[in-house]
Amino acid sequence: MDADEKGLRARLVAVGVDLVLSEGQSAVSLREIARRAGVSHGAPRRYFPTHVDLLSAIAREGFADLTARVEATMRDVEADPRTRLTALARTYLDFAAAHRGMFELMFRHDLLDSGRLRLRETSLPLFAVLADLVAQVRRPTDAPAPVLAGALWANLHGIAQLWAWGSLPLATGATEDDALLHAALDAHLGPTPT
Amino acid sequence: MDADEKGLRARLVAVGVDLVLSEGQSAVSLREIARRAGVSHGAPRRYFPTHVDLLSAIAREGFADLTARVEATMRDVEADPRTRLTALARTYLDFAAAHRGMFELMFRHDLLDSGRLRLRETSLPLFAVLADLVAQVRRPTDAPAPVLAGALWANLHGIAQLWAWGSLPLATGATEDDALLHAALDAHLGPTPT
DNA sequence: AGCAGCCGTAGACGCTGTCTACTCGGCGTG
DNA sequence: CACGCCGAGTAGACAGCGTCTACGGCTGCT
Repeated sequence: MDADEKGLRARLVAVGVDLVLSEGQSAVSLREIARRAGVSHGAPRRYFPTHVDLLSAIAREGFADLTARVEATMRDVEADPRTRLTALARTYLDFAAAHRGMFELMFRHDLLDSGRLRLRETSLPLFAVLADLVAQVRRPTDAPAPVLAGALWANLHGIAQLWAWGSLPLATGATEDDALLHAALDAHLGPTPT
Repeated sequence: MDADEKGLRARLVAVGVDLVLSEGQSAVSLREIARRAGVSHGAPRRYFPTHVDLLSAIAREGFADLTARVEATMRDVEADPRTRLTALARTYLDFAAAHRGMFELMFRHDLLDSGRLRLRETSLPLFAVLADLVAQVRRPTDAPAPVLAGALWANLHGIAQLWAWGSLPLATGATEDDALLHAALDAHLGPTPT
C-alpha cells in the first residue's frame, strides 16, 4: 500500500534516487529504473519524455535533500555566524561524501536540464543561506559579499570534488577534508576567533 | 605523410583529443574515433583494450598540455612569487575555459583509469609547481604549505567547475572569474601587496 | 618459398535511449 | 445500458554503443 499508491511517476523517481545513491550515477538508466519499478521499459516515457528529464527529477530530489540538511543545521546550530558557517560547510562536505553518486549527478550539468525543471532555482536558496551568513562575518577589507560567498562556495565545492577524485590525500597528505575545510574557512573569513 | 606515418595508436589519440576539444567528452566514443581515423570499429581494441584506456590516454594528453602551458607561464613570468602564482592561477582557469571538454574529461575519475596509465603521476608535478610557489609566499600564521596549496588548488578548481556549470554568474552577478580569482588568491595568500 | 605473427576487418551479442503501434480498463455520454 | 473514448502501460523495433571472437591479409624472417 506504499509503493502501489504513490503513482508511477513518484515511484520512478524514488527508485532512481535509491539507485543513484547505491550504485552511482552511471547505473541510472531508464530501463534499469523501469525494471526495478516493475514496469516495462517504455513506461517511464509517459512521465519523462527523455532520460535527461528523469535524471533532472532525481537531481532535484538531491538538492531538496541537501537543502533540508542545511536548514536543519541552521536550526540546530544557534551560535555566532562564524560557527554557523563552519557547520554549514561541514554539512555540505558531509553530504558530498555520504551521497557521492547523488552529489556527482547534481553537478553534472551535461546530464541535466537545468532550465526545464527549474533545477537552478532549487539550488539558489541554498546559496542565499551561505551569502547571508557570509555577509554577517565579512570584514571591511574583504571582497563584496556575493563575491566572497561565491569564492567560498567554490572552495568548498572544489574540496568536495577533488576529495571525491581522491587526489588530495596524495598531494597534501593531510587528515583530509578537515584540514582543508578549516584552511578554506580561515582563508576566506579570517582566522577563527579562538 | 603525416597522418599515415604516425601509427594508428597515436592517430587514435590525436583524433580523440580533437574530438573531445570540439565536441565534448560525451562525443568521444570508440566507434566515432575509429570512424574519423578511417579504421574499423574494432581496430582501436588492439591498442586500447577498453574504452577507459583510450579515454585515459586522451586525458593524459590533456594533462601534458596543461603542464606545458603552466611551464611556459612560469618561464615567461619572471617576477615575485605572488605574481607568478597569479599567472599560474589564470593559466589554470584559462585552460579550463578554453578546453572545457578536455578539462571535464581530465577530472572525470569515473571515466579514467588513473592507476594503469599513471595518470595521477602526470598531474602531480603540476601540483608541485603550485606547492613550491605557495611555500614561498606563505605567511607564518597560514596553514602548513601543502594544506594551503591544496586549499588554493581546490578553490581554483571549484571556480573552474562552477563557472563551467554556469551557476556562479547567476549567484554573484560579478565580472566573473576575474573577481573570484582575485578573491581566492587574496583570501589564501593575503591581500595583493600592491 | 614457405611459414609465423602482427594488424586490422567484420560480424555478433547484449546493453542503452528513443519511437511507434498496440491493448487494456475505466469513465462519461448518448 | 451500451458505446466509444482516452489515459496508462506493453511490446517490438531501430540505431547506437562497448566488447568479444573468428577470420584474412600483409610483412618479414628462416
